[in-house]
Amino acid sequence: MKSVEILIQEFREKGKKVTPQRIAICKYLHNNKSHPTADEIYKDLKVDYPSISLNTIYKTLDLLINLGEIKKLPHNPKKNNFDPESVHHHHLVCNKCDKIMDVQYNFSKFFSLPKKLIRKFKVKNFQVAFEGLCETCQGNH
Amino acid sequence: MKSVEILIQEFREKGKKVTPQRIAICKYLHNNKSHPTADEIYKDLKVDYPSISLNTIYKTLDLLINLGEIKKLPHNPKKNNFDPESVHHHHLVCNKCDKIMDVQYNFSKFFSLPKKLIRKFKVKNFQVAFEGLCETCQGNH
DNA sequence: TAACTAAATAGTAATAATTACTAATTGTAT
DNA sequence: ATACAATTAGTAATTATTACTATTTAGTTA
Repeated sequence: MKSVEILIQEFREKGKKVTPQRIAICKYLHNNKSHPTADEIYKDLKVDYPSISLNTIYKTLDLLINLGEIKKLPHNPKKNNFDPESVHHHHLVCNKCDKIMDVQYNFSKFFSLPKKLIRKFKVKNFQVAFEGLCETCQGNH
Repeated sequence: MKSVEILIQEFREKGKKVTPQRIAICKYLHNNKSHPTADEIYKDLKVDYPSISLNTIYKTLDLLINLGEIKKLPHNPKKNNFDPESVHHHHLVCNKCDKIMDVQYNFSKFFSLPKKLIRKFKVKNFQVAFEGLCETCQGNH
């Protein structure tokens, strides 16, 4: 995700207000590799910003999704994780602890979809999710 | 997913009871390519089986997951779709109508992880999700 | 076949993530 | 400094899923 300074500019350009809540959320997400849930962001920001509302978190995340700055990850069937990494990438998903890790690796050069498929379905992008066990969960059993 | 007859055998072998509800759900899922949600299964079965409970649907889906017969698909961030296709495959996900379609194509040649990563994360399998627009949604706009 | 027992079911209640609603507040343009 | 529209906080509503429990039932045994 872009830096807070640049995001502030983008907010202004799009006629979106620059509020302390939005700045706090952007700061929190910038360079964040942890794929936090809305509630995790809420709890963490509440420490320094006790009046912040969970609703504001969701609204701001929606705004950032619309600006193309973050993505909603579906890998956890119970709740959504949010991913502020702007470079296109893929994920490792631990089946035991639900941790999600990034894979910065460009697979796209090496394969192409069957042509008959491309004709029917307009592919915008693709996401590879490797499922398995993370390092810590391999040890714990 | 296996045929109802074979599943009945498996239930018996594992000490699970063979109930009319379970048979109905298995019949419904066998050869079903629609990736239904729990609620869709419930509503459809209620027509011929008015007393069936949503709870039973969830319990039976859990049982089938534990037997390795179906999978819970996370692509829709609001609810889970269930996939009874036993051959390993991948998905097309329409960003507009959330429809999920199967891709029977072996990508394993193309998607192998860097070695240093494999050492840390034990990959069980991988799932490619192609996002974009389905045939009908390409027309509607 | 009848009786027994543990598992399964239906129905309802509880939980948890997300969204909707609204009065009060606050950026921002004038 | 003022005014207005967007944003916020707080609460309520919604929705998918899970938990709980009395009742029923499949499968086993006599």
